[in-house]
Amino acid sequence: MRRTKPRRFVVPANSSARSAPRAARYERQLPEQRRLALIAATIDCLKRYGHEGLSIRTISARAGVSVGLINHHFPNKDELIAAAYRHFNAELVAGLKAAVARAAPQPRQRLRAFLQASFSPPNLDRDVLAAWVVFWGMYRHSRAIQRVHGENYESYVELVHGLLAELIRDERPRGTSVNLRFIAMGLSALLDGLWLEWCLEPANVRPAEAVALCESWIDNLCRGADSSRLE
Amino acid sequence: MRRTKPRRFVVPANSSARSAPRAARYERQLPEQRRLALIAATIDCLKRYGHEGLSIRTISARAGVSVGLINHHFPNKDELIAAAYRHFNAELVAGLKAAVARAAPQPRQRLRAFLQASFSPPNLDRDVLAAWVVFWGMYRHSRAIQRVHGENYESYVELVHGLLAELIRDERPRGTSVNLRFIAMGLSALLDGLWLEWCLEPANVRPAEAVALCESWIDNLCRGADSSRLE
DNA sequence: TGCCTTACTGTACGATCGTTCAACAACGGC
DNA sequence: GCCGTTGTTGAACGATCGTACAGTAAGGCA
Repeated sequence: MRRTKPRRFVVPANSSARSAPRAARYERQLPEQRRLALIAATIDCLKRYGHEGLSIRTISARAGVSVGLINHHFPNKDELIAAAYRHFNAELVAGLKAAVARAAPQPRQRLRAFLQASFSPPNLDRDVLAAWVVFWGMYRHSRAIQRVHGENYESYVELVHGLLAELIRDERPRGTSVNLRFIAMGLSALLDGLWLEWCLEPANVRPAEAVALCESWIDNLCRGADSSRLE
Repeated sequence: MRRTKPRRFVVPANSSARSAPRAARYERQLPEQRRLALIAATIDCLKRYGHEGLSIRTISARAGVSVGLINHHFPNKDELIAAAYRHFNAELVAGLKAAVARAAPQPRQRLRAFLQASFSPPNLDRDVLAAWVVFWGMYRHSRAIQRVHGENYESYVELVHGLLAELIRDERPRGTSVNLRFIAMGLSALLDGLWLEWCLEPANVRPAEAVALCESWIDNLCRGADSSRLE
């Protein structure tokens, strides 16, 4: 709601302050740069303080700007958070894709690189995973978060699908078939679950063990031990 | 901080109101009953409105009591939420154990009952899972939540361990061995991950498929297809 | 019946929330 | 040097937060 009361009288700057050569009080930035800085500050606050760090004042303080600036670059707080979620998602997928691209060309090596990247810094960070959980917690009740989730989760699923398809084409015995959708669903679920468990109690899950668990699971399914019930 | 201003003059009830036979304005409850009702209201608000439903006013309104009553039964909001988390956890484990107890005595049937209970109401409810995610989101920064998590997660892990141990004793070929800790970790991770995926996008995961995925995974490991790398 | 304990109410407080907007000022173009 | 554009500030708003506590009244007991 708009303010209705008149503003108080504003005392003008005195002449001495006006005549002295003043240092610049702030630096103007291009809108795109400032937006990125605000998004970075949002993610940083989320990692540090969890859900309670997502206040306009906390974020603007961390970004080193005034409280009013956020609403100059974003229509409201939800849109800022959604933008932060988009950035967060995009960075994750980009990092994983880069790790895969650096790996040897064999499907197995590429998949291993993907798994190892998933279970090593910067992804395997309690702060990062805490941020994920906060985003998930908003998913149900925030249209903006839902929209971004839909946009970016696609690309993650595609990545997992592609890696598994390569592997199956390479290693699967001729004449047998698997249900790729199920395997991909299971792998991403296993990944998420292990992530989550490590986040809640890091002592329970060692990263190398998590990778081994995932690989073992894929091995079993690819060898076709029993995927009939999954068709 | 304590209030310093004096309270306003309180108008006494007029004589007609005092002399008329008044209906009881509220019903006194035993502390334990009231505590349970407040905990139930807290969980209900959490399911309905997510993190934003966890305000004293929202909870007390749903419980049908005044704002002040919560602090009469709980020292502060965090302790109420921790108590709700404890109740939530306990109900989950109790429900799962009851489902297992109702099943046929064969380890395989008992495990299947456990899985099916995990992926059917009341556990497989988007609201329930949304509540979990909110609790997880608080884990990092709330001592009370950490404490309760430690208390109750134990019993969940023990349940999974026990069911798997039965199954392995029954079905595992003689002379082979598996690492129970790994299998239990993987199973609970797979469960959590599938839960989470169903919560975020129910269309992607059908409950029966989730159960089948878990069973297939256990089958493979129990058959000892390859658990050497997990030792 | 009157009394006492205590579950309970409801207002007030101070803090903090997201948002608004008049004023300020940095900086490119002239 | 001046001007116009616009990125930026910061105080103030109204709402809402968790908590405190003076006061009310329900219900058991003598």
